Amino acid sequence: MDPLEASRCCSPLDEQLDAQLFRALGDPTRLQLLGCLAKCGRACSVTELSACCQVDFSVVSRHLALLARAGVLTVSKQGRTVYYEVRYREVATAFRALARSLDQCRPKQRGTSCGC
Amino acid sequence: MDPLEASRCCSPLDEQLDAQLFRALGDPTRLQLLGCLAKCGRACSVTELSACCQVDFSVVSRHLALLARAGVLTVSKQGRTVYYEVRYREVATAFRALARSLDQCRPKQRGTSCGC
DNA sequence: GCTAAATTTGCATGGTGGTGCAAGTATACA
DNA sequence: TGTATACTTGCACCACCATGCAAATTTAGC
Repeated sequence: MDPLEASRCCSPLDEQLDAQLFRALGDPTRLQLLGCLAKCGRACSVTELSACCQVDFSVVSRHLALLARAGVLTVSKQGRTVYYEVRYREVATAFRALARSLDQCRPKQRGTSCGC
Repeated sequence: MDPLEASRCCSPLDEQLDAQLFRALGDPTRLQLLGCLAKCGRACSVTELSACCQVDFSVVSRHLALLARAGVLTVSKQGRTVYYEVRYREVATAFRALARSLDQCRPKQRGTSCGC
């Protein structure tokens, strides 16, 4: 199959290769925040999380909001405190689905690529 | 656990949250190329792949080289033609490992976060 | 060797994004 | 009502990057 034909060929990959998601994860500071938050295992406030980075508090606030928009984090507000938490299940599921789609595209012995 | 403590706490996540990888995947044109290549299921030349995008040929060449540097593609040269192919197994494995690490961080009923 | 094909690389440009500071907003508490 | 805390937003700045064009490089074929 030609790559041009393949490009016109629908696959779960088309939705799973989400530029917004990967773009959100493509910044070192945001990854640091995400790692911090993930390892923490609970919802954290912006103030708490800003202690993990060297960047300005406002920058942390923006990064967290961006990660939430990308679907990586959830937001919840209690009083004047804003809590962010990792969407463990959703993110893990998304990555597994992507891995699965890649596997299905992979040419096994004499497989016919993604079979679409 | 405090997020600051968590940040000092080692986890597979520290390596799996690879900014270079996500940054490489964070561009629409590169994702288009990757999807095209993945669905195609075989090694493709730069010329073939440039038919899938609207951008200039040289841009495609640069994008593919970048994806290869990030570990997403492999390169092989035959004569004057350069073939790129998706590292299906490696990429899928990386995503699954990341999903697994996230799951382990996730606070189950009374889990102790990532257990580190 | 010469020409053409396939790809890479240099260069300039425009746009986007990460950052810090300061001001603004929202909420709790006295 | 006033003040402090938690956070967001406007603004400016700088760096990086995606892009296109043109030149350079590599290699196949005559």
